[in-house]
Amino acid sequence: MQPENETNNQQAQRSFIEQARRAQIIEATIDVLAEQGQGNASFVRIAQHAGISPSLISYHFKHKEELWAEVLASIIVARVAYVSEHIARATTAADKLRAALEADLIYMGTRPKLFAALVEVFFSMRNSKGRVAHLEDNDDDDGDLQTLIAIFQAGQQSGEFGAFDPIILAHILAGAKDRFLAQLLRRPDLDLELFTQTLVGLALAATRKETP
Amino acid sequence: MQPENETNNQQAQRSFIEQARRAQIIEATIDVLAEQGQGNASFVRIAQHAGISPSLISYHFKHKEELWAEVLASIIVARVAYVSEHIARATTAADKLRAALEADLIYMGTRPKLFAALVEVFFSMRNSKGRVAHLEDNDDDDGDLQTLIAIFQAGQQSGEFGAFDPIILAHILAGAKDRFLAQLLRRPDLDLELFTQTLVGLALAATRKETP
Amino acid sequence: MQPENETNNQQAQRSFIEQARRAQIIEATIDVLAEQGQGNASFVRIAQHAGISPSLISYHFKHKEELWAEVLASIIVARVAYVSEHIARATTAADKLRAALEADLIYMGTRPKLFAALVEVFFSMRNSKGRVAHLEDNDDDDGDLQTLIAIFQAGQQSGEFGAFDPIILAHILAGAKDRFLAQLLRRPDLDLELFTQTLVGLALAATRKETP
Amino acid sequence: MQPENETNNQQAQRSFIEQARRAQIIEATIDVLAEQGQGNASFVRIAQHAGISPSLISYHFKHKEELWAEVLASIIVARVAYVSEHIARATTAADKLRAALEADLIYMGTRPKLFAALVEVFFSMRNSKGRVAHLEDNDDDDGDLQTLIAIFQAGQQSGEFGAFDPIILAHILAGAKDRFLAQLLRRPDLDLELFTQTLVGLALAATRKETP
DNA sequence: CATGAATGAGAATTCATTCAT
DNA sequence: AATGAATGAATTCTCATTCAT
Repeated sequence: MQPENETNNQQAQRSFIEQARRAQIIEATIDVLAEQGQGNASFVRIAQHAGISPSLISYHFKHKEELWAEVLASIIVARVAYVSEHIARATTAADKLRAALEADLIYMGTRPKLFAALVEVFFSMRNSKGRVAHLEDNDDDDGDLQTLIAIFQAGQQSGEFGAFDPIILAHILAGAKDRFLAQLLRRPDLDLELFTQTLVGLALAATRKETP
Repeated sequence: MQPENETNNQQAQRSFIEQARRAQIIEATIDVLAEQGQGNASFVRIAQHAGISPSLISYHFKHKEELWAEVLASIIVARVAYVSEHIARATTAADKLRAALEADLIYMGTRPKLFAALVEVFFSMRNSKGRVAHLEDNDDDDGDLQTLIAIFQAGQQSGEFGAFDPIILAHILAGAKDRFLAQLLRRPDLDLELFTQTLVGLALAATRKETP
Repeated sequence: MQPENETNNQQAQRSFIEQARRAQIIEATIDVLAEQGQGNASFVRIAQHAGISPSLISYHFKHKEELWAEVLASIIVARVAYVSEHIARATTAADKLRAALEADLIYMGTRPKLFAALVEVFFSMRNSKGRVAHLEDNDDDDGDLQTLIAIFQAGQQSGEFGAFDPIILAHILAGAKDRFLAQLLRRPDLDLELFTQTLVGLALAATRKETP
Repeated sequence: MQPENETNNQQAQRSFIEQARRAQIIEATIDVLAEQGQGNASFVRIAQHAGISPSLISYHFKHKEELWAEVLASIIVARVAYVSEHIARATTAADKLRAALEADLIYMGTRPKLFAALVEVFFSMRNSKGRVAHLEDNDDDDGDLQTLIAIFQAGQQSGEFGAFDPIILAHILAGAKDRFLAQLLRRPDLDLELFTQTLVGLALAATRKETP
């Protein structure tokens, strides 16, 4: 009776109307998460926001976890797509690095709902043992981190970047970025542009080849 | 009758046994938060972990919020105390900066339970509007951030540091630090020492007066 | 999703099955109130009596107060309707007075469950200050009293009744009536008919124009 | 360890301090009942009001029911004593009747706390089967009623009163009285004196020997 | 005599989820 | 495809009561 919700199914198997409903529900979930926090993001609340019945959510998503996993995925996919496109347009490693930071900050910084929802769902996706479910075994959780690491490694291999630990610098930049975005949610008056340029400057300085 | 739980009461009014119980409950709460996440940190779970009856928690803490506020406070107080002490021992601004970063990373990095619980409780202390209740109106939520900003400003006034935006750099460093600590929870193999030295190096470079 | 329980909604919006359930729950509540008292009228008890799950009560009634308000309303409405109809059939003020007393005593006196429940719920609908919540500011709480007062005033204006304080006499008659009904709960052997005629006689005597 | 609380014990067996404590607790209970209603009259609330520990209440009263029975008794005993004394001073049946009504209305009408508590405890004293516990098997509950009936019967036997059903008239008068007292709690502006004289007049008229 | 500590029972209410329609 | 009805599990919290001190 329920549609096949297995995540490994081809999406093409879903009917048009089902795809639309899922998207609608995901969007409503994001709104509720951003506005009311994960503690208040019950099916009833989400359904009210979407103007549908709560049982319809269960109908389209087998478990609550599935819904949240898809919310997470939908946000991350869009984020990564946006950033990737900008990176692809750049040629040098330094330009790619700048593009990665700028694109992400402008994308997420101007979509506070997305970032808020991301944070909310991230901190409530626990499996039965209490650990973050979706991200247990792989690094894909942080496309962000991986993207930066890839740029660093490429830049180092091509000789454009100097010597530094790519993983650690990636953590530093990604952490700085996310923390600022989080702060921006509560203090919209913070200067996103200035922060971006400062962070880019710092990143370029840290990756630059020492020229004695 | 329940004991007086007013937060503005002198703590001395609490009996020895009550203090011990409260401490025990707070510790059990931290464990459960770190191991099972805030979504699973019910009174029943916490009580089981502590080997007591759930109603005993209600007996000592008027509301769940009171318990969580005390958990948050107990962690933050210890963290700030540890870091402050190390900062106080340093003399120059650069040394203070190094001390702040090193002390915090070593303290929290070696106490993953504390950091995990901190994050968990932080994200579930929401008021009706979904914002963190306890910290609504002030910046004290992030003693961390304020500490760094103070060091920067002092260093700039004394002429030891160069020109940069203290707030933005503080965000960068604090963000990097917290992100790495969070990552460390899932990947205990990450190199805390290397990260610390890298971050310190980067911080010193960013604050150093340009000497052409 | 829970059904719309707003009291100002059109009742027609409720589905047939919902109306039936609400009625069933209200009836079960009346039974439990009458048999076990308000102190024992928990959702579990009521649900057991109705053969349903306790959460179904919460599903149909948002709060306990809503349930009790509807119990109260359902009893009062039926009581007033019955009495009003009988009053309307009478023409003179004296006949209306007789009708009011007789109708109410026969209606409530032969429905001890209703009267018992009425009393129970009445004494447990207290707001935070301990006063009956629903009826705080108006006199409508006692349709009973108002009905009598209206009859008295009409009779006095038309010159059919003599001079007396309508409010005080209304209190006397209503009080006598209710006290006897209450006593009847515990002593079903009391003579309802005799009491009714005695009270009517006394009422007529007290309202009659003195004819020296 | 606990004192003998058996109700059939001679009161003389209780130590002075115990008697004092019991009185203090009963008084506090009356206050809480009158001010907050029986639904809020928990041991904690009562103890707070009395400035003692809740467990002390359990220490002096074996069960909650015992406390409430004593509250009820203490109020009723005082009420009956006051009224009886006034009745005793009167000589004729008519005077006794007047004294009974006047004394009770003035005593209870000027002690709203007592009457409120009386009503509250009366409606929450249920035994396991839900019936009023203390009053199950006897008529002593209503000293009030019995007093009036006794006066009526004496007056009829002496030929001073006419023919009427003593029980029914007693119900009428007692009911009127109690209802007015109850109303007085919410509307202190009601005219107690006028009501008293009206009720007395009505009572005298109803008991008077018909003189054709 | 008095209390603080502790508990188990029970309270209303919310929640994700199922299922017949 | 969608929903209303229904439920059992789980939640925080209050309560009367016990007991060692």
